[in-house]
Amino acid sequence: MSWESEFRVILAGDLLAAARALLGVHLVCGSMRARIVETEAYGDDPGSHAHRGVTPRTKVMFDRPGLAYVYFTYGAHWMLNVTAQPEGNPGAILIRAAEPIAGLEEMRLRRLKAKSSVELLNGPGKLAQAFEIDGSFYGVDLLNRDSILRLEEGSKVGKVQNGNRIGLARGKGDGLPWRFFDADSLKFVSRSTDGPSR
DNA sequence: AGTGTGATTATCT
DNA sequence: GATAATCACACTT
Repeated sequence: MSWESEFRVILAGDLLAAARALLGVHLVCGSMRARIVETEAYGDDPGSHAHRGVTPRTKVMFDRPGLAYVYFTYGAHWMLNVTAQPEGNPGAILIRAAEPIAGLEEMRLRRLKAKSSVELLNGPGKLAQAFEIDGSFYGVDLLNRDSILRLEEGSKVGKVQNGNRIGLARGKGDGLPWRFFDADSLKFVSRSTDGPSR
C-alpha cells in the first residue's frame, strides 16, 4: 500500500489526528519542496466555512479527503487547505507554515518582501504566494503523484504543540485549541498572539 | 518588542 | 453591504 493511500485513510479519520499527521509532510510543486510545520483543523464548528453548509466555495470541503481547498481572503491572500473527513462530512486542514527545503530561489521570485528564508513560508498567505497557489488549484488531488501540487512522505515530528486557532472573530470558533505546530521548528512557525513567544 | 491600521475583493446575507 | 482562517508597514515604548 502506497504512502499516499495510507495518508488518505489518516485524513479520513479523526480530524485533529489528521491535522497533527500533516506536520512533517512535504509539500511539493515543481522544483519547490517544503516541510509542513504548522496546521489548523476546521470541521463543522462555528469557525469553519462549512458551518453554514455547502456553497460553491465550500463544496470541496464535503468531498473526499486529500484534495486542495483554496480560497481568497482579505482582498489579498490565498489560503491552502487539505480536505479531511470522509466524503459527505466537511473537513479541511489549513496549512499555515512550512520550512523551505528546495527551490528557495523560485520562492523568492514571488516573496520579494522576505528578508530571510524563514520569511518565505511562515504564514498561510506567504506560503501560497511562494508556491504561486491561487484559485486554479481548487480541488487538485494532493495525493496523486501526477498532480502539479502534491504531498509526499516527509520526516517524523518529535514534539507537537497546540494552541488556539488564529484570526477568528470572538465567539466564532476562537478558543478551540485546534492549531498544531512542530515544537522543534518554532523559527519557521507563523507569528501569532497565541503561539510561542519570540 | 508591541500595538494599530490600511489594503482590496470573493463570497455570502 | 458586511465580512474575512492575513500581511506589511508605520508608529510608540
